[in-house]
Amino acid sequence: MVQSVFSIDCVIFGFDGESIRVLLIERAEEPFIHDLAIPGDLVQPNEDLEPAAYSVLRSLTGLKNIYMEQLYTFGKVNRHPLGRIITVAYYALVHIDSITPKPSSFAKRIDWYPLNDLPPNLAFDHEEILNKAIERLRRKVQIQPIGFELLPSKFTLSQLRKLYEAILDVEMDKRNFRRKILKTNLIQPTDEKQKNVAHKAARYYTFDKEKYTELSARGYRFEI
Amino acid sequence: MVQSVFSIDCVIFGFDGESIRVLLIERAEEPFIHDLAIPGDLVQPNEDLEPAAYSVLRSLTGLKNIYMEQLYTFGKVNRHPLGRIITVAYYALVHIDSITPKPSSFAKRIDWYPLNDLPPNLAFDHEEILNKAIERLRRKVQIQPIGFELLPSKFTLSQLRKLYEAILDVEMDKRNFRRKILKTNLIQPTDEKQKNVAHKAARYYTFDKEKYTELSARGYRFEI
DNA sequence: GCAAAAGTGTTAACTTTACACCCATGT
DNA sequence: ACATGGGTGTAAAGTTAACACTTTTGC
Repeated sequence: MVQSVFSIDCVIFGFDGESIRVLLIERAEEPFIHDLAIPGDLVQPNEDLEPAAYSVLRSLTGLKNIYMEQLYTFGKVNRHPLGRIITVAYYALVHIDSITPKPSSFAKRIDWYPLNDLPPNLAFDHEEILNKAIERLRRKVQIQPIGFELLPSKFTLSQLRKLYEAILDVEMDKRNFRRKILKTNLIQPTDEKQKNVAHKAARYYTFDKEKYTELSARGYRFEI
Repeated sequence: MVQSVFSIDCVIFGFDGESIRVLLIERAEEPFIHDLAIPGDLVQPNEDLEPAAYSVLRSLTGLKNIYMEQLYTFGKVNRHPLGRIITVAYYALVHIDSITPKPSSFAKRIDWYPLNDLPPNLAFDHEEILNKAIERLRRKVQIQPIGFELLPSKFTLSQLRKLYEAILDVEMDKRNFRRKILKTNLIQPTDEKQKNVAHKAARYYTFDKEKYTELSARGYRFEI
């Protein structure tokens, strides 16, 4: 049988309240040693793709139960200098605050980089992968309520709006945004408000995931 | 190095004027001999993924210059009874009339099956692949003008409407559809009309691909 | 002359956009 | 008291949805 090697790579997005950021590692091995790269790993013959991606995620962030979705498969013959390695790329959305990224065997340093100021010269074809992931995030966030995966479970409507503004790179009207997002009934107010802020305290809201799942099954399509 | 085997599969869609159809082969080999399957092939170590998919397409349909896009990668450990074979699935849209599908080494019979009456018991996980392709086609057709890839280069507005109705499984108002699609300015009337039809002859239109490419580059987003 | 699909406008309902002021809180 | 961001309503413009009759053609 014709044999090849394959790997997974996982683009990890977070939101710092201002910008979308992506987690990149400094490679600890050749090839591209010391260059920045999207975290990834080879896949074992007895290992499914998704679990392999989750295990990379967990080793870097310690998190389980993370939103993750397959992005695209990159298979150019010469994309890897050591031979034919096809990579299945995933992207994940995490609450940036619940993570202290820890270096691991394959990652010397690991850090968040804002999308609007990305470092040049990523290893392999990782710039292409990253661009594809950004494009997908932009499209997806408009038709599925995945933005919440980037926020704490309780968030203010301003945080949510700023998240959309950061992803889509547009300005949104405060009142119109509020009306539109509340009209979905997927966002529930809590009794809590911000504390120790030098202005009127904003109310915290939560995303009603169960309601969305149910509506979704009945044909409802989220749109922002 | 850890080795695995790679294949591509290609879901080929056509439109017969009534229904969307998909091209399936009857397998000429074990495993799943005599079962229906999505056409595909193993990928050689020195072969890029897309060309591999195009070559399957060409061997079955004789066509080049076909709309094709990567769909998803299916990699469950046990999806193939003979060992670990990961498959990268593509989907293609063709003008059904310009094809006379010809059997080949791996395809005993080859035929079009309408989406609303698909055969059961496809080989491997091909039902899952096909379902994913249908879902993708449905979504994509609403945000990119790819429907034209399924029609002859000259088509009537009724043909176009019936195409959308078949893909989306909805009824559309003739007048509203006409107004909406013409407002994009991407559809140009020709001087030709239908001949030998037992009713008022409909005008033929063409899709202005260059205009779309140009508008697209300036940020225009098609929507139906 | 009949059957079949083409072609054509208007109105009401709804959605989107633009826009400005007062409120609560910490310093 | 001031600086900061929270919270709120309305009107105009634009979009979508619903709906019926006349025209052309082959038989």
